[in-house]
Amino acid sequence: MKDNRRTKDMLFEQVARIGKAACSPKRLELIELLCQGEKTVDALAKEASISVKLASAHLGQLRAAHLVETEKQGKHVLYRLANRDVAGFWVVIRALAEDRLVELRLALDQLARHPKELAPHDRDSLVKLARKGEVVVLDVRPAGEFLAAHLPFARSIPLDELKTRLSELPKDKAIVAYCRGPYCLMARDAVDILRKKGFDALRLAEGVAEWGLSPVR
Amino acid sequence: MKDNRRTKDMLFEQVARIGKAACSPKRLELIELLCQGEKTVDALAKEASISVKLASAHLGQLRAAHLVETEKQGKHVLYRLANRDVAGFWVVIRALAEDRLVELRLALDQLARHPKELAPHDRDSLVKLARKGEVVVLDVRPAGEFLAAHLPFARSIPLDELKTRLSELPKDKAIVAYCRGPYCLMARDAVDILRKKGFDALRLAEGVAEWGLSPVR
DNA sequence: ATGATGCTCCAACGATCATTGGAATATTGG
DNA sequence: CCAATATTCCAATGATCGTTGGAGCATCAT
Repeated sequence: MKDNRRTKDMLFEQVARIGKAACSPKRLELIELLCQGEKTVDALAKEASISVKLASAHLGQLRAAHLVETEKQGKHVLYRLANRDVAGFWVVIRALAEDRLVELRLALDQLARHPKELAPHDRDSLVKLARKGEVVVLDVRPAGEFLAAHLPFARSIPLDELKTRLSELPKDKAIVAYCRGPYCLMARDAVDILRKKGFDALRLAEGVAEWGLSPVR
Repeated sequence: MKDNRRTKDMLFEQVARIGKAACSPKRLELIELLCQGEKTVDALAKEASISVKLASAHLGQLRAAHLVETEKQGKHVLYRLANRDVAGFWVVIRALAEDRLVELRLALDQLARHPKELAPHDRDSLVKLARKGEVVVLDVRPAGEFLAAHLPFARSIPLDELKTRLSELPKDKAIVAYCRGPYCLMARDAVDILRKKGFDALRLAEGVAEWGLSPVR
């Protein structure tokens, strides 16, 4: 009967393994990056601004928690989320954090207000507009992530190519830029650039993680 | 532009506060207990088999993450979940853990198989049966938790009173026992007892956390 | 008041964790 | 085979965390 204690402890300990994976900011950032599609270790390291060794260590822990999988491909090791549910978990924990932590809500509000205007909050209505050609949906993430998954009718211009490819965009239509999600600031920067050049640009607050497209192969 | 790094770090750090709250087995257990309704510190400590001081420390951290609220009531301090979403988070992280961690799945399978038979996996069909009086739904949690929230048509007999109150139960109907959830072993023990006495007892794998009844006041 | 109860704060210990440097391994291209 | 690249392994560092003991504070019963 008091063997129950040990069993219970074991059960909660197992769940805590997932919690432990989610208790480091860097690991969370890696998860968000992997929501965009599979990536190599040093791509991840570069995007998260950490050393390759540290990234490898963090990724190792995520793998130990079975949240990510690896596949060796030549010289590289590709990491990807083990499961679409992992992306779902990231969305849930982020939503809870935004709900509970005032600091976070304030920071996000400020980010949203800075480049003025938010965008249509809902994916489907945006796609509908894009289908009719009434808006241009612009994916400003790196080309590889666009390739792995993107919104229907979206056009890809990675942020760092944006300035040199402005001629591809129309000035008479609204342009809705999106990136990885609200914690990724690329769409915000893109809107800044476009506005300065006279485009009618908006930012979509959501990102790829939100509408589990098909980030995993 | 490289001020983005600092902003991003800050955003992920905030979310990690929630992760940190969820990275200790004991804190997770406290969350599950609080899914059952508000409780005092030493009730929580007793049920989680830890010292009052340790419970207080853990609860303090949960409060710092704004996942729980406190209310002083005379000599006691009542803790409760800040929000129904916190219970939802517990369900999600548990589901992810069960999905990803083989060890956990095996342990749960074994628990379910031990007292043989699982029960109707779905709440609504069970309630329908209970309404028609075809089964007896038995809540074996402590009386206070029953009072805070319970399934419609459920009857309350706390586990430690079960043996002395067997006469209240019919032998000609199926009895479905439930408790806090799959990590709480009270329903399993109750089924063991009932079976030995010749009752037709089943165990409902789900618990109160799953169907966010109204655990918060 | 006095003592008892319920809880929290503070300080300390050991355990665990993030991070870094150095070496080791595996693969590719010459 | 050698050099270069990509990644992991191992050991060592300092930081953080869980846990416990002791003291402090509020509340209640007497």
